[in-house]
Amino acid sequence: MATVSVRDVAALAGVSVGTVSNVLNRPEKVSPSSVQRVHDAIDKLGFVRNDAARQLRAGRSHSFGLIVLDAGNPFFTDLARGAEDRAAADGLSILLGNSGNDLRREAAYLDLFETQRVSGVLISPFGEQVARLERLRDRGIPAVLVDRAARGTSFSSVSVDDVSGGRIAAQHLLDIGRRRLAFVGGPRSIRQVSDRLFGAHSAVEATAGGSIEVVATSDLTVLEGRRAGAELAARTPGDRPDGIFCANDLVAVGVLQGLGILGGIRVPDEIALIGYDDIAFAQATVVPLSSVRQPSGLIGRTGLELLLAESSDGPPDEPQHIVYQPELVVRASTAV
Amino acid sequence: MATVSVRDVAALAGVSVGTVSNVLNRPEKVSPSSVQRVHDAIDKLGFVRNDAARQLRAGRSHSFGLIVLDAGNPFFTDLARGAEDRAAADGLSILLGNSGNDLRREAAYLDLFETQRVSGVLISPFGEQVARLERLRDRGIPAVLVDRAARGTSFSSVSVDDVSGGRIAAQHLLDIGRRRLAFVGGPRSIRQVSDRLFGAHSAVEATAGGSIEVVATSDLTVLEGRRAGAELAARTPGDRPDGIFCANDLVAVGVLQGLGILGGIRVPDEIALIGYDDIAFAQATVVPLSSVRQPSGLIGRTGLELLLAESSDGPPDEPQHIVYQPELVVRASTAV
DNA sequence: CGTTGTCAATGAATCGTTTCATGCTAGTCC
DNA sequence: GGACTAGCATGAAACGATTCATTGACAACG
Repeated sequence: MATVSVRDVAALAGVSVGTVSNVLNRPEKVSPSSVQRVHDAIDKLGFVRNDAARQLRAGRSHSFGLIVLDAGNPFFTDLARGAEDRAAADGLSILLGNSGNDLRREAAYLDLFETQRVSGVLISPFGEQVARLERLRDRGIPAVLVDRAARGTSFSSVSVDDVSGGRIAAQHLLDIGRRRLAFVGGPRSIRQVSDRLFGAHSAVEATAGGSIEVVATSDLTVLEGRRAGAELAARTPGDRPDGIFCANDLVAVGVLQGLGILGGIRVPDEIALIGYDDIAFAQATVVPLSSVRQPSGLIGRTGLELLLAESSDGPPDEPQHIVYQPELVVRASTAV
Repeated sequence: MATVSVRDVAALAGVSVGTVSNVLNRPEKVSPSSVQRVHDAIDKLGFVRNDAARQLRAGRSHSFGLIVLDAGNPFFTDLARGAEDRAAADGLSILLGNSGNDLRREAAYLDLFETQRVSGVLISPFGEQVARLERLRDRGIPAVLVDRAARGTSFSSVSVDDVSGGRIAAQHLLDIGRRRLAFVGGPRSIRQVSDRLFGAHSAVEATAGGSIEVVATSDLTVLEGRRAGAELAARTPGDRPDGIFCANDLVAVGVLQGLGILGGIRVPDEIALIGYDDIAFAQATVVPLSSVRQPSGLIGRTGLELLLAESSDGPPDEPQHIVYQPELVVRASTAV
């Protein structure tokens, strides 16, 4: 159980500890023969760097913290993956925290990251943590917000344009000739919902003969979607929309069930249907769902890059707000 | 940006650094008045413990590593949550790694955990990491395998009895009076698949008049399930099973689509259907799916407890293999 | 030949916390 | 009053990697 340190490696290789450290960190500064001997010694002893000592000396860790709202959500797992891959490219790592929409957990992760002296925090904030994040920044730990345009704060952010996504979805329905649209989703207090609806509105308003009604749901679940779908199916054919845009894919799956199974309405012939988020399930419904995809991995990668920049150059004069455009994914539910 | 250390706290509180440390770690050894003054100083200076220094001194970190096969899978997010909550109860934390069925990533996380000197590793192994884990154990880092009964290795494990789960599912179909069963799933090379099938077999064999046929799929996806469902629906009524057990919920969702929408067969009246895993979607299908639920959180919690024990008492003489029983969840798809 | 510069290697000092042997004080007991 | 004890407090040493001022060797140059 004897723990192997640079000291032991140095002794075996017949060099000083300083040289061992140089081999580890700037091998180009060391003569090839020393490099060789040090490596041999490392292999022989099975030396593994002690990160704690490294961090202590460096004053900060080689990790970044990432707090996501829901680790089960593919959007966030992809985002995390993007950030991780970017970090790994520089030999850095990510500490992943799942706040699960819980203020206490979110705060606990920030505490943890602070005691760990991470090099930066990437967060999709649930609570109002701006004050807390400012304190971290005062201590030299930068933060970048993801999945939320943080205009008005002094933090940089990386997000997706939900307004644009809503417009893209509605425009697609209009492009395939539908004019009487419906938006299914709610509550509007969720920013994503209101943004997507707003975008849809703007597309419809720009189109002659276009109209859009809102069918509110109490949350974004399959069940609520089904209820809304059944409600629409029960209308007389003339009163029904011919294109439906749902606030997310779960709702769309429900609407599809409500229309098709319960109401006997054919998708996309009678009503075209499009969701949002492009969850894995969207491809696997009876009629595969069209959807709007967010560049989740890219968001994570970019967020990490902003952090890297801030952690080496210090805080920027002006926070950057990077907004990505979502992408339309066409499947059978809107195929004409 | 001045970094605040115990030294500063001690100076402000008018005590020694040793006393500050004692307040932090064994307040009962310190006089109430000192405790008070130290806490005041901590608050005033905004002191935050430096974990790196703590770890360095302690020789090990206050974290455990957890490697899961698929961070998006609710089974693993629940498992992680269980482990985290248990760790948090002792003021410890979890470093979560998502191997995503990738050997390189799995190995990279083990490297990371080793340099971080975690107190233990909880892993749902993808590759054959036994040798690697033994090396870690030699260095004083215990490991426990989750979601895999590790008999034959010297490591403890926590898993779920898939044979029993298969039996429970099939028995349930038999209990509601079905006799001509079908098992849909594959390939059998996946241990979960063969175990569940084996369990189902054993239930059927113990029942007079019971039979079970296997409808193989090439993987466990909705698409394959739908194909299998359509195939069964195309048979003459007398040739069809009256109860179907699917290797997982995705397949079951597909079968439901194949039978119902494409074949016009009523579930559960003509054919009862049960899946496995109880994914969130199982409740949201047109006919809510019965399923078999695994105690994921409990697995994580128990795994962490084994680790805690091993990390304080040293390796046990005999590895422990804890096997939990899955639980039947009855919904409309088998309601009689 | 003496000076200068380059390249390697050295090893003591450092990061911040915890531990532990030691010291001090006040109280208790005989 | 002296001998102990219990209760607190002290502060130097230790953990292991990195840094940096310094040394040494050697070549190039005038």
